Amino acid sequence: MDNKAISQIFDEVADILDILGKNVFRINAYRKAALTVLNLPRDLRDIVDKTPNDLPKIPGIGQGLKAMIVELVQTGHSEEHEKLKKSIPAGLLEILHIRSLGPKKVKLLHGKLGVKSVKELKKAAEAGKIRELEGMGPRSEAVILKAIEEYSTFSPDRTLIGEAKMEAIRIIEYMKGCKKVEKIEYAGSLRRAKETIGDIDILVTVKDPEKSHEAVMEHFTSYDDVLNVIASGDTKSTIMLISGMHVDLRVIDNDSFGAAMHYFTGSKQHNIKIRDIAKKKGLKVSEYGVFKGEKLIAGKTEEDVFKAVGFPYIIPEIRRNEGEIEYALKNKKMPRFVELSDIRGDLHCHSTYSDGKYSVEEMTQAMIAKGYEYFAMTDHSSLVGVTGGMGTADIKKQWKEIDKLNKKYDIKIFKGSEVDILKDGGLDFDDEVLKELDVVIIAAHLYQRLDAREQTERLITAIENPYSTIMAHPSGRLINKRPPMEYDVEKVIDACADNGIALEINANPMRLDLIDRYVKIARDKGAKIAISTDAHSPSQLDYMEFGVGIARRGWLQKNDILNTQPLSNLGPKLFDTSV
DNA sequence: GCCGTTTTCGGCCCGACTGTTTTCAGTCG
Repeated sequence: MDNKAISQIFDEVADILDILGKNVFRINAYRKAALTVLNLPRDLRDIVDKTPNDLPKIPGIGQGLKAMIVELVQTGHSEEHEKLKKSIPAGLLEILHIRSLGPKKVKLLHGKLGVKSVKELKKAAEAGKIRELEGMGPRSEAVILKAIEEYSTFSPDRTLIGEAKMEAIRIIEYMKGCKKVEKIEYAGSLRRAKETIGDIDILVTVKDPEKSHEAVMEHFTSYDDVLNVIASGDTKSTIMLISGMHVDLRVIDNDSFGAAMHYFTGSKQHNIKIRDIAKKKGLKVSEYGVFKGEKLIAGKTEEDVFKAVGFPYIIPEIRRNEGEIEYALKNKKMPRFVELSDIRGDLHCHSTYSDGKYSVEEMTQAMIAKGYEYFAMTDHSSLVGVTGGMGTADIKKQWKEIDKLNKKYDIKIFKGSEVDILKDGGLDFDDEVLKELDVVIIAAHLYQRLDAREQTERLITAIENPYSTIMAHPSGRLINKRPPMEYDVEKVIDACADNGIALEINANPMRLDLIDRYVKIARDKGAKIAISTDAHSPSQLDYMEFGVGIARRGWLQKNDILNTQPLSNLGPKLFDTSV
């Protein structure tokens, strides 16, 4: 049972306790623990195995949850959880996922109408039985039917950040068409650069606040892609787009804009912690500002808000209550984290020599347009048939082309390849080729389902190959599609650090791999990171911003990263000088 | 269930919107 499975059980326990109407704070303790466990950098199996007494040192895990974690790891189930599960029909947990229905209403529907599943809920709504219940009416019935339809139409997967960002930009551009709109920004998990986004939060200030709210909301709910207006008030509206995404728009007073940005950027756990600390100082923090008694003492900018509560500015990407608050209090100052403008080159891309759609020269021109000093041309080796990879003759032909382009253009092109890792950890080119390459990106595309021990050995063998340079998309996952490979991540990171192999943050929104929580571990262990787009076309070079977002989430600074270095630090071959 | 330079007990972030109600409970973020 891994961290994710344990997290899901904690969430389920919370859901059941919620429906049973148990103590809200006990429920929240389970929910908080679920989040903590999910984002924990270390594997709970490992902790239980080696240092179980460390468990209560994890914030939000006490003696009770420690016992439950140990039980789950050692036996694969928890008696408490099993007992709770038996206390309510399984279908009620699914009903909880229907919008507008929470624990109280689920309990009511089950108690009064005997509803035990989404199917029965739909039947009851269609038969007009729900309107007869206390606190419900015809409107509630209609909302439930609509929500059931949404639930069955849209997959519960969160949207990839790439898609969400495009959607947000389109809506922001559209909203700028409303003359009443002054400032407009997105907040939420999109601003925190999370790999997947639940819904889009947009904040605006308006000219002439007394009478502009209505016009702004009207403009918002009239957006082309609206499937459904879920809520529409003076200061807050929610729409559902045809894509299934929810978008919230909030109208904020100028004096509260920073407080609102902070509040709606989250994360929720970060906010709760900040409010808690403020409270102990006799302050109150809300989306309207920081208050001392009735008096507003900060709110215009996020910096003001942090300062009023005694903090330096904390960048959105690390606001997760995973140590940033303690760090800020202790050091009074935050590091300068890497920024998109620090990137000087891209070390992973493809051309028509494998599965790219553009020639080496076209990719070169695109890299120049990005303002880069250098890039690595890294087409696939031949193992993965579908990518149309290069054999020895192909790559030698490509080298000649690169030599010409290196003379023609004012950019350094490194000769490279994304070389497949064979089943035994060997590489898919002969040494004769490998020794000529400036950049050897080792990549596991096949044999992803080996057992953890075998996979760990295989990867480490490849990492120890003297010609290896960078380990591509280390987990191999595709978000919402394919789970990560199973192997001992810490051992693999150690091997990379020991052998001077950089770990890639693959910036493609479908991958975003190395996963953010391992980025920090890699840095702590002294491994270098390369942020690469793996672009198969010029437009995909824009993915770099998402990779930088993950790097920031992993607390990386400029010098933790290979491709922030000037060419002069990299040498003719990538690792000729240490960076 | 967790937590403690105000506490080992008594707290636990804060507010908008909706649909039902004549003042509020439930849901959501």
